[in-house]
Amino acid sequence: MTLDDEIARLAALANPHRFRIIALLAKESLHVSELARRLGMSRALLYMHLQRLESAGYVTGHLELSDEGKALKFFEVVPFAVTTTVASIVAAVEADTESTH
Amino acid sequence: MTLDDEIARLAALANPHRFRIIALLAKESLHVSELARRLGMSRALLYMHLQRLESAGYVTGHLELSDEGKALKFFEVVPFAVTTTVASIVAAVEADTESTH
DNA sequence: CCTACCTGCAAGTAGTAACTTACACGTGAC
DNA sequence: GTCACGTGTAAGTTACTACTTGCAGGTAGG
Repeated sequence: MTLDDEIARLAALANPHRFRIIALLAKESLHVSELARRLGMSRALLYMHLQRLESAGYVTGHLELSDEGKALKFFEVVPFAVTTTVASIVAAVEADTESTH
Repeated sequence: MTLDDEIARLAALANPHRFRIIALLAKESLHVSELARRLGMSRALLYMHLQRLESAGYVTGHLELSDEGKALKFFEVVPFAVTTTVASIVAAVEADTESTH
């Protein structure tokens, strides 16, 4: 885990909308439009947050065909536990200063 | 721990400068100007980062009088371990929706 | 006096994350 | 055809964080 990755993972979590997205998806896998309805936010905005969460590895999305033939994009959480300590920060910074020497 | 607090704590960590500040202070307590010199950043900018870290509870600062009578503001890290999991997020969001019901 | 340190803050700018609006496209039902 | 559902993206605005510059104040020493 590089310094940038660790920071990106923390930054991806640090947002109330994204907290609510994860909390909802933790209980059931939902498709984008349904998720937007439950959260009361625009689909376009939700997309942005889902992308951030997905690229940080907290959720994954996949297309699914409904009975009516509609393509639905379902998202689900990837179980995780992010721990940051003084020691992990020291290690990340040192690894970074080594590599860029 | 409220939802906002938890997010503030995560956001306060999610920054490369602040990672370096913590990594430096983990080894020795330093005063602001010395810290700025070691990090190669302006004192004013460092101040802003220190304030964010202090209000999130990761570091503490106190004035100290040097032998030459100069007032130096020393900072040191408050040992911490921040863990965020799917369960902790669900709990935080539920506690929040309860309180604001 | 001037220089060399230090703390502390305020005002302005730059850069980025968040958010809105609007569009293109595709399916099934009326 | 049109309506109601869905995905996906691009362009523009707002709001916030990060950052710079500059100044005020203090102490010690030449």
